[in-house]
Amino acid sequence: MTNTTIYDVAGAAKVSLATVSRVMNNPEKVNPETREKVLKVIKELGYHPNAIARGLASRKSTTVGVVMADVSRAATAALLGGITDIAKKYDYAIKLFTMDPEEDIKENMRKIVAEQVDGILLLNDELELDDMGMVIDLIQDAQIPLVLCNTIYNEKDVPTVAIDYTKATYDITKKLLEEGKREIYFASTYHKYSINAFKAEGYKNAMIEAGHEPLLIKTSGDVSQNSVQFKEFLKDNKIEALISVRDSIAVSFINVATENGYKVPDDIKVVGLQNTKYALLSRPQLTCVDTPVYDIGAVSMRLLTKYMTHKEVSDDKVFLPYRIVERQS
Amino acid sequence: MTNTTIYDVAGAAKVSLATVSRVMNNPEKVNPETREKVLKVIKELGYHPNAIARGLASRKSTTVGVVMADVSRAATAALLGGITDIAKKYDYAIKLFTMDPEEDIKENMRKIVAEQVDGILLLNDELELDDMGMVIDLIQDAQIPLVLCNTIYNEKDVPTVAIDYTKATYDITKKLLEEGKREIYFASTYHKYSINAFKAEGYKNAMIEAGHEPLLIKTSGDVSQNSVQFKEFLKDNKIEALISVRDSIAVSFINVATENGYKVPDDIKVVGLQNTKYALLSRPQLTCVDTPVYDIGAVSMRLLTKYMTHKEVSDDKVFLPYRIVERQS
DNA sequence: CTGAAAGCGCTTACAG
DNA sequence: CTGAAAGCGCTTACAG
Repeated sequence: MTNTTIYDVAGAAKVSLATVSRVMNNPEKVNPETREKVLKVIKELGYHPNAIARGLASRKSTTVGVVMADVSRAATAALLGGITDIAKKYDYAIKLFTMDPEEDIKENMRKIVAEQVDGILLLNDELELDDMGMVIDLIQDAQIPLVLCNTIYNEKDVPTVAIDYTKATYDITKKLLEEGKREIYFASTYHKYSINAFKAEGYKNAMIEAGHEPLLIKTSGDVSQNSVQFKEFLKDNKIEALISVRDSIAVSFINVATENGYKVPDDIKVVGLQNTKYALLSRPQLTCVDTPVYDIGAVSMRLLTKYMTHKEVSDDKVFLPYRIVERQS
Repeated sequence: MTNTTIYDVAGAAKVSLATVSRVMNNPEKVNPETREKVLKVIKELGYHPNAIARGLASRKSTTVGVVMADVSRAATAALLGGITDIAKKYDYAIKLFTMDPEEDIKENMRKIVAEQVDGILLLNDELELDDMGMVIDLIQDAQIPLVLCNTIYNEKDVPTVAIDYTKATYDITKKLLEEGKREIYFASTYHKYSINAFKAEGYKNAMIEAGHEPLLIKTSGDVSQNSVQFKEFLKDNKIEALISVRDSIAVSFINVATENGYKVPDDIKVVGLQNTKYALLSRPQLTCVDTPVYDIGAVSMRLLTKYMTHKEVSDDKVFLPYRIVERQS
């Protein structure tokens, strides 16, 4: 029972292995009676074709590679939720690859290419621009279908599924400006994410358009670190609103502000750019731009299946809608 | 450049493909000069062996299957962090498999087995006991090394890496009892997780030992649902402490209690059993039993590599230490 | 230490 | 509609 092969099935069904293979891959080319007979044996023996052998012979692994910087971030996990759901639906397996910043990116990508995946979903938005370019080149040179998932790279023409983060952040900044706020700060992370650069751009555009100087803070994702920083920051600066790339950073700021005598939202309005569970558990609850991360994962995987099966694609850049969720902050 | 094969390398290095193969797999069996020559060509051509062909020929895929219920939960993501880090170190690729409750578990497992992974890490703690038994049987019948990762199943002898959740919860309950609390509730989820049953057991043991009736609440992980429930609950019940299987549920309870005039921790003490970022962002900050999820992932992967390479294993059940993190709740 | 050859378990033209 | 045979890109005894 450990290893039922196609030969076992062929023998038991008294047909050739070619016929068994056809029953599995091109059933319409097989006489219905023969087909039923073979299917019955397949079921009886609990036969499943060896995916590796099939992969070698057909040169299709029905596996997609998901390349990311860090699995453990909540946003990544949500993306993976959408990706795996759709992958399963289309019968693709998922191989996970991480890219550590210390390692040789080129070597790592070559290894990934050697894994013979049918397509790649690139979630890594922590790469420098030229590294990103190199990674994309390597994948495209190997002729592997590629979709950028929640990652934006404008230097090349690459299929992409994301949010128009620039516009989303522009909108929310504009809204705060219209409410009369002036000292609006934008909190980003020390660590570079390509997406955050686009968010910052939208913020800057709105501020400059309104004739104000953009006010940027960089901070850590670590709560104990950023709370110390925020405390210092509040001593020295006038601030009427804060927009944060991450909800958890926004919540940390709310806590520090409240503890230092500020009222949120009366003294300082605070907005997050994700809409995670943190937003609901914060007090006051966090107003957010909602970014549908699960959907980004699902749509990008669906787009990739189209490329892998050489289907016609009408639009290779998909920007999903977002909305503002008004809460109490 | 799309496809450099072992033949290309052999041709360029003027040796047979067997020698190239040996250079990659048993370099000590090759004359140093020949080896250098081949290695040089390999580098020049950017050759990486086709992982699929290698897998078929060697019957080792150097891939491990990670079987889980839901990728998007924070705890799962943290486990995956530990798993991928160690997998990378030992040069294993990761294939991700999810098990939806609606689908045929047996069929699904057969498919996973057909994927020819060298080992399986089972993270799914949402299965009923007998389904779990069947899954384990299928994997073991196929002779695939298996480690349960943050999942506990005592009906069979299976290698396991986890926390002794029963003891951890027993300890924290005892501590609350020693502080004079009597009406200590235990909040679990409607949804079944094998691990939560062990946590509940530890709680019950401590309560019964102290001569108190165990007080259990089941709730939803959804914030808007559990807050409604908690509000009702507080109207009708006397409560001095709450222990929650999930931090986010504990934080939600703190919010509802505070909004309804209770003081945490003076009126009601609250404890979480995970120690996630939620605990730090809550006000008051949440006291927790800290469960080192990343480490569980890492250690289970390391244990699995031992089984896959037929190394001696001194202990096939590893229960990692936990500690109590005192905060303000 | 090295090469020729068989084989891993499939798929896929090619005949018939 | 079905079977015999080549081939996918490797590994691994087996000779030498």
